[in-house]
Amino acid sequence: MTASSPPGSETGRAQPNLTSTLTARLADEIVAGKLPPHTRLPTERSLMETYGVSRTVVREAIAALRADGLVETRQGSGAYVAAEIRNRPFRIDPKGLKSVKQVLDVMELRLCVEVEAAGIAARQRSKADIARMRKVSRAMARAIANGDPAVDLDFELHTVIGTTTGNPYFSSFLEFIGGIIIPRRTILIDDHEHGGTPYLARIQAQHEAIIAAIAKGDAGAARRAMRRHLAEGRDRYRRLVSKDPDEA
Amino acid sequence: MTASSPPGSETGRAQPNLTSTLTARLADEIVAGKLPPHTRLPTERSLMETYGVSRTVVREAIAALRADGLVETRQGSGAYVAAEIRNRPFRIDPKGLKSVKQVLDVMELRLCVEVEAAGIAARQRSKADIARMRKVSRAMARAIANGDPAVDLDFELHTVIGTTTGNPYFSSFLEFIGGIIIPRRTILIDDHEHGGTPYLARIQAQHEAIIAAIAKGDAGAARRAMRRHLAEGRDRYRRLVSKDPDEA
DNA sequence: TCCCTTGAAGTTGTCGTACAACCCTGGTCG
DNA sequence: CGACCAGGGTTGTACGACAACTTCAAGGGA
Repeated sequence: MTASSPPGSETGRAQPNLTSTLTARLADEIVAGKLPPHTRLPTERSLMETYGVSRTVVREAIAALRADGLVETRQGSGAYVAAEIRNRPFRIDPKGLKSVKQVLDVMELRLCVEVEAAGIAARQRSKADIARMRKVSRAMARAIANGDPAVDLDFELHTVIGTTTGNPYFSSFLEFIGGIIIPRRTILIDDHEHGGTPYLARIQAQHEAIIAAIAKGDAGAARRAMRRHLAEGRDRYRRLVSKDPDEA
Repeated sequence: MTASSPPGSETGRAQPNLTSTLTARLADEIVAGKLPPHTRLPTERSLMETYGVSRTVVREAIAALRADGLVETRQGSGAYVAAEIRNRPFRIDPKGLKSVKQVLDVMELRLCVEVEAAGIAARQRSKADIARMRKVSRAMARAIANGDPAVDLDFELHTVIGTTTGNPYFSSFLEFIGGIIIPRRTILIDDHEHGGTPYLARIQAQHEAIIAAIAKGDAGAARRAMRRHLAEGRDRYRRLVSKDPDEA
């Protein structure tokens, strides 16, 4: 079995091993519908022969697919494509975002959830939540004054807002999607033509406006403030990359 | 490691095997922060001894964690907690929704994305998109007239709306979360006290209103129609289960 | 003829062994 | 001090063996 797929390029990772490669190939076939739900996968022996690998590799690949929710195994019977591959987790591969449109599309998805989260947070907030937001915001202000882009603190602030909703699905989703998008704002800050530092100051002012609206319990204002914040970042990103199409 | 869990109640699934059990245990430790990013997991030999299993089981569990994005392995060095466990997929286990609040929380997340998707769909729609929506809606009307709850067609309609956005992340997310929530509306239909058939007719009318707004290119109307539709379903669910707390 | 039981063959689950390929660290030499 | 090497450790792959389970066909009994 030749590993012909591009390497993961993950830090510290030489190249995909046989198990990862087989996992990906089988997953592709399942997702592509070549193996519809309920159908039985080839037996381990058959997969061994087809792909020229040992049973160890086959079993590890099946274990990975099982963990991914794509297959279910029955001892003595076989491995079956899961009845509900709809239950497969929602995934965005940050390294897979190759085009500007893709990044903007993810931003758009994030935007609607963040906006709603801000509104819910305004209704649900406690004093402790607001204190936490303000603490992070102060730390951000200090970091920015020291020339630090404060990406991690930005992420943390959005995470606190998510937690403030009291809805764990909002918070975990925002953490998930924020982890993908927020680090990309470094290119907005590195934009020397328009100056990154004033933009950081704008981000900070926008964060403060969001926090103030949430503290006030004004859901509408919180939503508007969040939408302004994220829409501006998105538009800025769009403008920037339309001048430099290589950056995505 | 003794498998002491009760015999399989899942369809076709005996019970968790040692691999799945170990995978879950290690994943819990990683997610709980007991093993922070970059730290090295115990060696295979150590895990074998700690958990009393063979190396095969350990390796299969590590393969599963690797597929899940939680760990990275380096041959000759060890398995390490992934630098970015933020890249872990977003997951909701439908079987894990045990309480009313949990279901309502997922509904709330779905609502904001569906509302935004309707607005985007109104801006992006093509004639083919609208034709597809109408075709599904007609099929739904026929199914409902035949006494069929038309859950799959409901799901399909929402999937088409997601596709109409032209944003693959909206469509895959809506497919993901719709797969969790839409099947649960069967309890709304099975509610004999208030009559399920009139509710199905309401759903159908609401679908038609959404489609009409999208067809007209009126993003605001599409959003309002979608919000009405989903908010009503959520409120109905909340009322229903507050009378029967066992149903979640 | 139909239904139930039994046994054989097939399949997954686990364990153990062996060797390859790689990594890390400490010691030695230039 | 830096480069190189050897030894020990660790993951990757392959193989063999047996347990536990499933499936299906054949045979026997009602």
